[in-house]
Amino acid sequence: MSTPQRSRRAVRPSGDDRQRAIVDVLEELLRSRPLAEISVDEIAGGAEISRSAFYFYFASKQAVLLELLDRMVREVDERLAAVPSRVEQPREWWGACLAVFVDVFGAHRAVTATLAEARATVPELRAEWGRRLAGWVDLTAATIAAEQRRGRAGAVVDARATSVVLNAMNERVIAASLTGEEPSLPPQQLLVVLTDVWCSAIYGTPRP
Amino acid sequence: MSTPQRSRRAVRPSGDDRQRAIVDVLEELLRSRPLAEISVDEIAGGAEISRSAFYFYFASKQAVLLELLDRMVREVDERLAAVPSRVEQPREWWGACLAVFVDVFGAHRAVTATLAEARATVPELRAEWGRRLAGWVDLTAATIAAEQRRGRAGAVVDARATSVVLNAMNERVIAASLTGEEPSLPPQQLLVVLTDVWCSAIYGTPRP
DNA sequence: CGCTCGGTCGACACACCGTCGAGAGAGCCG
DNA sequence: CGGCTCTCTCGACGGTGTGTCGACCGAGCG
Repeated sequence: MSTPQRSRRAVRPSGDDRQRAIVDVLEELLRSRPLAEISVDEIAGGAEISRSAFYFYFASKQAVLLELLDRMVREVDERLAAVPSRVEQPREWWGACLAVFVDVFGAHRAVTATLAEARATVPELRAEWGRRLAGWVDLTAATIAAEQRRGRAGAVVDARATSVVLNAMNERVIAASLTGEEPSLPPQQLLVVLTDVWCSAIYGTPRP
Repeated sequence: MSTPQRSRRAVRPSGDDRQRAIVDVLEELLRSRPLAEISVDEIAGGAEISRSAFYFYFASKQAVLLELLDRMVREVDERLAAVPSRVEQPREWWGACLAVFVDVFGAHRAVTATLAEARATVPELRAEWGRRLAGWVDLTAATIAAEQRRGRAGAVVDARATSVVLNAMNERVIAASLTGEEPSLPPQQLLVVLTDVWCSAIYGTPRP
């Protein structure tokens, strides 16, 4: 809960490896069970250090999670930047962007799932995720607005509000699918359906 | 984690009140902080019994949550049944149904928020919620299919898949809005935007 | 040589959890 | 009325996990 200020900058050569090891071990452990069922003991054991040594690197296991989140988000942003900019086929373009989320979240399903669990208890996590999500929401809203100005998307809908809703939908749907919760979609169906809903919401007519 | 079989049926007069009190107290406490930060001590204290007395009624604080979830879900189902059946204005009808979710989840925002937190750690909760959600998903899918047969909705989209995605969206979006997370919609805007997205997805053309 | 300083460790105090066995009190039965 | 049962309550115990603290070790540097 407190501030995790000791590490990061102060860390020297071999310590850097340890820090990385801790983060890796946690992601590995999260593949098998939720954060609440993983003790600091186990993480430290996996990284081959003592429990108290763990606290030299991180203030808590939640702090490690923050690092894990950062890794994943950075990966998304990199791959998002690599999407060929603005093909003249909107559906393909949105699909390509959505594929990035499906792929990266899928590759880090442990982190994705833990996010929902820990968000409630870890303010820093909630804030950090909010910041990153806000970035994508802005991007989406800007693109929608551009499509509206171009006349391809109807001007009826509020670009920003729609963007918020669609991004939130992604998060939940992907997490549910990846963890195999009961009413959820098989991963291969995911991309198609998400693209359908996004395009409908953006280009479709909301008033039948 | 174990089976909560002792109470429910075995409980007699005054004990029933206590049980109710426990559930009420937890919902009240959840308004101020997440489940993980609430101890059994506090719940028991709030209900004016000792900690061990608590364990006579419930196997754990998670078990209480299950009761809380049940209450809320039942309320949704009741109000859903009261929605005037099938007006000939689809948008109004979907809006009325969505309003039920927004209202009831809003009235029990503590429970809604805790769901996401505890789902990861409490299998019973995940299962129970999944069952209830599946009910709504079925209902939605059936209605979409009916609209397709009637020719009002395009037959392009997979009714069931769309239904899963839309219902998942609701859950996340409403929770985010009610707990005031950073990128989220103000509650009063919620209903309109959700209705837009639902109607677009169901009646709109997903291929621009 | 001795000092600092990054890194490690064992031990401690604390909080919470779940359980157990020992009752208290109300109600029915003979 | 006296005893029995059955619901409900409590204090205490053992266990697990957490976060912190002070001592220590070894490498590099003046």
